[in-house]
Amino acid sequence: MKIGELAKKSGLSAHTLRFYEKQGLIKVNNRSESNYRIYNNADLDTAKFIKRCRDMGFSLEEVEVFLSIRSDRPAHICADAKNITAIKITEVEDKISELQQILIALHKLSDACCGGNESAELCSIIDALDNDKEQDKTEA
Amino acid sequence: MKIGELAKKSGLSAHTLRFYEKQGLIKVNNRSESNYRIYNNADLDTAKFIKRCRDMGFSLEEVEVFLSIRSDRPAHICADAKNITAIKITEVEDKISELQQILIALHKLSDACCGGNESAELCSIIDALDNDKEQDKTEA
DNA sequence: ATAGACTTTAGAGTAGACTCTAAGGTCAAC
DNA sequence: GTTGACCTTAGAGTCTACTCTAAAGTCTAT
Ligand SMILES: [Zn+2]
Ligand SMILES: [Zn+2]
Ligand SMILES: [Zn+2]
Ligand SMILES: [Zn+2]
Repeated sequence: MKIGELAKKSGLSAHTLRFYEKQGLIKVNNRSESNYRIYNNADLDTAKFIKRCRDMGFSLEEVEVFLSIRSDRPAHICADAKNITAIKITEVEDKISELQQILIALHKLSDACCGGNESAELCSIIDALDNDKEQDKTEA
Repeated sequence: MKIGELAKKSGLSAHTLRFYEKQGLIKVNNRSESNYRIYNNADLDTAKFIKRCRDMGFSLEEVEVFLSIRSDRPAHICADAKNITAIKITEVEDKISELQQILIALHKLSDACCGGNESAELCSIIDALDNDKEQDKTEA
């Protein structure tokens, strides 16, 4: 199949597939007489593999490691794969915590403000962003 | 005070302060004879204001809006501030949901893998990334 | 044979928010 | 009077992962 078909079947764009190739994630073994990239089902599996990794939040660098494990499993150990996953879990958990802290702060900010058409002269959002003093009052 | 002191007191680097100035977020009114930027306490408050906005996840573009509300409150209404905040809340909530989905998938991936020093020939992480089939089995 | 869809390449552009560089000027202290 | 910390500028570089462009060649169907 040509790149357009691979794109459709893998869910990656042709641009992205060429980009991954340039990055060394995908190798293309076959070219047509007219120099078109020709892919087989194994290439489709690889493309899908990469997409699944990306969808789970792995960086291209991490995907590369997974690909190398996949391409020669006996040369790797389970710990190789699990460590990357564990690190990613920590990263995602940390990011979630950070966002939850932010969310709490945003709600606090939002809840105190009337959000109406009145002048912002007394707006508690601006007040809260403007200084460190506790001011847990809500606009009248 | 000069930029180094403002940096220390605001928690932003001198580079960042100059960058914000170039972006139009900060105006510097005073220069010393030797052309050094001279800041006052109002400038410090503005720098802190920006930092607080950034810490709450607002983009520089959003910070600009907050700054303009702050600089002329009567010309704005509470809704101006609250809308930005509400949108940000939605964004953060969406991002958290997305990360939680990813986290669940990562745990599923991780839990099935022994993570040991054995060959990755049967590694369930690679298996799971490699195809769509359900395979909720754990490595022996 | 001609339109329209597809493919090729190298390389530039995008996003957001910094971060750093080079080459020079200024200032306080010893 | 010199060291060393600080300041100035324009502009380039960083990061990640694409995304797009231009100009050319190829394929399929009518
Ligand atoms: Zn109000
Ligand atoms: Zn308000
Ligand atoms: Zn195992
Ligand atoms: Zn395993």
